[in-house]
Amino acid sequence: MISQKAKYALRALIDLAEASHDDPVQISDIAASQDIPRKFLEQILLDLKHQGLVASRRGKAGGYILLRAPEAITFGEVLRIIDGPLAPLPCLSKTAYHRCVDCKDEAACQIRRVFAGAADATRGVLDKATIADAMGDAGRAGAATVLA
Amino acid sequence: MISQKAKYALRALIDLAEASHDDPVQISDIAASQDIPRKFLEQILLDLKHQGLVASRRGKAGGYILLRAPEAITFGEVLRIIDGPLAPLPCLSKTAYHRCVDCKDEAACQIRRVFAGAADATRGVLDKATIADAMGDAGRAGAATVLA
DNA sequence: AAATAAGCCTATCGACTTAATCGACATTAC
DNA sequence: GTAATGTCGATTAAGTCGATAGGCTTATTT
Repeated sequence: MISQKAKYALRALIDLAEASHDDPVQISDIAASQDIPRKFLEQILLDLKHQGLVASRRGKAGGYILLRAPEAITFGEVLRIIDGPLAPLPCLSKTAYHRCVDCKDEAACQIRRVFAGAADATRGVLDKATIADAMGDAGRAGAATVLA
Repeated sequence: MISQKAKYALRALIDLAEASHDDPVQISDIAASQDIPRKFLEQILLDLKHQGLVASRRGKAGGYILLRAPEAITFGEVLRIIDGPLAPLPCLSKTAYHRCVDCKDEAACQIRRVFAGAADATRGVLDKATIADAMGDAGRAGAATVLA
């Protein structure tokens, strides 16, 4: 299960992607239209800013804009920022590898071999699906970036 | 990330599968050979028993046995018992569906469409991989039950 | 320059979950 | 009947999750 925070982050990014690119969108507007607690969204957008996905302007008429094309932001990237590694085991993460605390011999780990397949499958989907895929009206083909 | 408890459960089942099927294996033996806290393993095996994966005998010379062939116990089933639904969103679970709390229109949910692909991919792997796939020595072909 | 409107940032909260432990009880073998 | 074993509920300490609070900084407006 992905966290509520990750859902909020994705929805906020989709919201930003769908907004006119001319001027920044305010936190409160996103919060209102996506029904996200204002202060919580503040933290989320700050995270996304620190990771280079969005930029902000302060002061009156400030707000947020997307820093990249919606096609260039994947679900996988957002989930890693908010929820941490996608991998089912720490020793299978490409982006945040570390040994399982109780692991004696990684190469011989019986569980690891199976989960490696699961990790690849998940990454295959989430690192290909983008904010752009989630935009627009329901019926759109291409939305389901299936497994090839 | 799967829980420590789920890792223990899988390792315990593999241990049981690799033991001689003649007489029951004691909790303490599994705990020792797999390096799992004894009392914690007790709870885990009880869960697995309640779900019909293993059977137990009490009293002296008691212990646990597998109730099914290792080929007939999937990783997915074990994970669902210990960690709950595999699906990334509650509204995508086949075994424990329920609406997201804040969901207005499920069919139109932009996020859901993408995660549906991820859920299928994960299930595709974990509902095919079995305890038998994880048994035996490292090099074994077939261990990687890849995506087809 | 003061007032106001926005984002920035850190701390804190209560509820829940996780990993683990404890202790009393029930059952079986010998 | 005693020792060995599984059963089961309660408890704990630490961590996470979702959310809120409040002061700070920056920019605009008047």
